[in-house]
Amino acid sequence: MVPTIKEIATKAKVSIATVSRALNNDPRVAEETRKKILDISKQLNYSPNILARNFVKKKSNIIGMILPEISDEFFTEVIKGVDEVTYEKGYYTNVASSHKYESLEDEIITFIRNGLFSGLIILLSDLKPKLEAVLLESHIPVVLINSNTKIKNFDTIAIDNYEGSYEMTKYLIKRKNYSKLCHITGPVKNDDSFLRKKGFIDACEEYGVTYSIEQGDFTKESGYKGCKKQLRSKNKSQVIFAANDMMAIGCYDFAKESGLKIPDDIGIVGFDDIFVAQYLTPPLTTIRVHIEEIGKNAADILIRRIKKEIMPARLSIKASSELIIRESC
Amino acid sequence: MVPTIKEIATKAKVSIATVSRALNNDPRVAEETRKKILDISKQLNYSPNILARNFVKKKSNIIGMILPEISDEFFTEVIKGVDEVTYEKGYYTNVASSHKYESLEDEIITFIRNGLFSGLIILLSDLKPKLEAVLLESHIPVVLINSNTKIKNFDTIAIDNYEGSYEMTKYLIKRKNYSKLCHITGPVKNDDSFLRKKGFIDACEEYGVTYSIEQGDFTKESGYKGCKKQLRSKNKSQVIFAANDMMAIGCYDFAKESGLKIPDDIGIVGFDDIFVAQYLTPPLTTIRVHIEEIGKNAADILIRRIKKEIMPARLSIKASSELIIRESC
DNA sequence: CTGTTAGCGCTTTCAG
DNA sequence: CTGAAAGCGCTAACAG
Repeated sequence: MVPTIKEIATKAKVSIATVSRALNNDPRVAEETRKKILDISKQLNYSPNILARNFVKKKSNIIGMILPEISDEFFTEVIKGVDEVTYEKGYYTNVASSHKYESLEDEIITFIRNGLFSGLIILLSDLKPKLEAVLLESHIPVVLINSNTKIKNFDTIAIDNYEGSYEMTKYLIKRKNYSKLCHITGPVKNDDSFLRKKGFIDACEEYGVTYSIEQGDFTKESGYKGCKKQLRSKNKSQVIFAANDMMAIGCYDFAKESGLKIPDDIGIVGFDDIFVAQYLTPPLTTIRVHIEEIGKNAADILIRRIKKEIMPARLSIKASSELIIRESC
Repeated sequence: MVPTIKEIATKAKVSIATVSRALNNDPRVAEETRKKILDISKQLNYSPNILARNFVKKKSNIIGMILPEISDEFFTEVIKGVDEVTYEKGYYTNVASSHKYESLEDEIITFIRNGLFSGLIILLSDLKPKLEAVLLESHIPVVLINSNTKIKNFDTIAIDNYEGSYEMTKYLIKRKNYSKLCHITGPVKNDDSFLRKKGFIDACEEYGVTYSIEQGDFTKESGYKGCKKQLRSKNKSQVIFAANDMMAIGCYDFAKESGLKIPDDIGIVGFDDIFVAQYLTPPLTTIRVHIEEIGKNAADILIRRIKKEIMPARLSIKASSELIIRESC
């Protein structure tokens, strides 16, 4: 039989209220009483019934985390970061992918209505008005992992997309002396894509070089296609900056297939620094994002919101990125 | 104000018990009454308070998943598999890494005592007696993702280690005509390592070839060292079978460094088929394990245990593996 | 088929 | 500082 505060109360000859107070570090309990209660509960090997506590407090110690359907190493890292801080602070981390059979909005509605989560961390490629409305209505703390600077109503943790992309482009132009560059973008309606593209374009225009844009969607295949299209056009670029490493891999595939040497015939760079990047031949020059930071920050902010700590109305944090120079350009 | 069954009861002019029954599909409710209740609850936009329900039922709809501290793509896949089936069945998936500051046993004890989880999926490299005792004592359903065939008290989902390793070794000997092979093992006290090693040895002995063993620990560095040691010994092998791809990468590193051509000077194969395997130069021959199956099976079995469905006392399922032939041997 | 009632374990007024 | 008591929303006997 699992011990309850009632038993402790009996043994300690006090009321359950006092036990509850002692256990919750309520200051208005005599030191002596507290000590006795703590002793007994230790002796009884007591641990509070979280289910009961959550119920009466009308809130859980569980944080929900909603990931996009696709899985990749990015998410493991984020989860790890989140888990590390939640665990430390006595919260649990619940993960769910957005599932194919439901729209993200519906799924999140289900989540919220269930009342199981006291806060939500959502990885989002873009925030649609409907979802925003749902979230706002819910009145539970939400942290978004997303890079759109226009988000006004939520705390956001973002990747340093623009800066990273700008840095990379500048590096290609100033250090590597490329004057004809091409950028293969991520999907339309994706805030990361948008900013990476913008960083690229701004740098190109600032330094007055020729550039072109191919539309991609973050998949390897789209990288392959973009590369193909670009290299067969009459205005061939000297270097391709893919908006993520996966598309850069697609470019490698095409280059290899057409007997083009990297970086001599064509330079290729990416963004993300996924694990495989360093093992490509040649190793890929790319931008590394400090992912675990993202998870940690998200969890930290969320928990502080849950605890209603005093803090600015809306936080917007950027995880730093770093140029990783290897041999692909 | 969030509606409760009480409100529904008032509006429907029935008791809360009837509402509860109707909502829980209890057959002893008149069709007409049920319809009325369902209508009203829809109209009120009612959704049950999970916290209350869990509390009164003394069990949650949450499954805990405990992962090793290290993170890699394996886990994302497993999580995905688990989440897919739990979500479908109305359960939530809680993930936690084993945290550095606590022993795995203590952490699991905390988890269990909290009473938040109605079942546990644990990824384990080996099952220590202390942990086994803790788990047994808890009386909550547990599914282990581990390959030790000697585990008697829990359902287990395993990787097809022995068979995969045996297959690979046989392939090296019979198809590739290697007669001097080397195996770099994973860590001692790791059930996967043990079985992979055993599969290798058994095949070598069965076909009467010369073989040697180097001790590794699944890290890239240990693969590098093992390869170095092996290739500098007087009894050089013709091919190295690393117990995982990461160590195979270490071997590649050493081979490249010493100017050895793969596969002409030395063959190298791995186990796991991690994403990068296909992008190594040359692409790595390895064993692919169907990871998502593992997660799905684990969740499926666990939920059936939670629901106390009738099923065999102890299930032991193996995820299948598959030889992926590329160009590294 | 439906209603009444007890109670889950805990927190939190309200009194004292 | 401590106790009594109410009540969170729901389920599950039990009675009818």
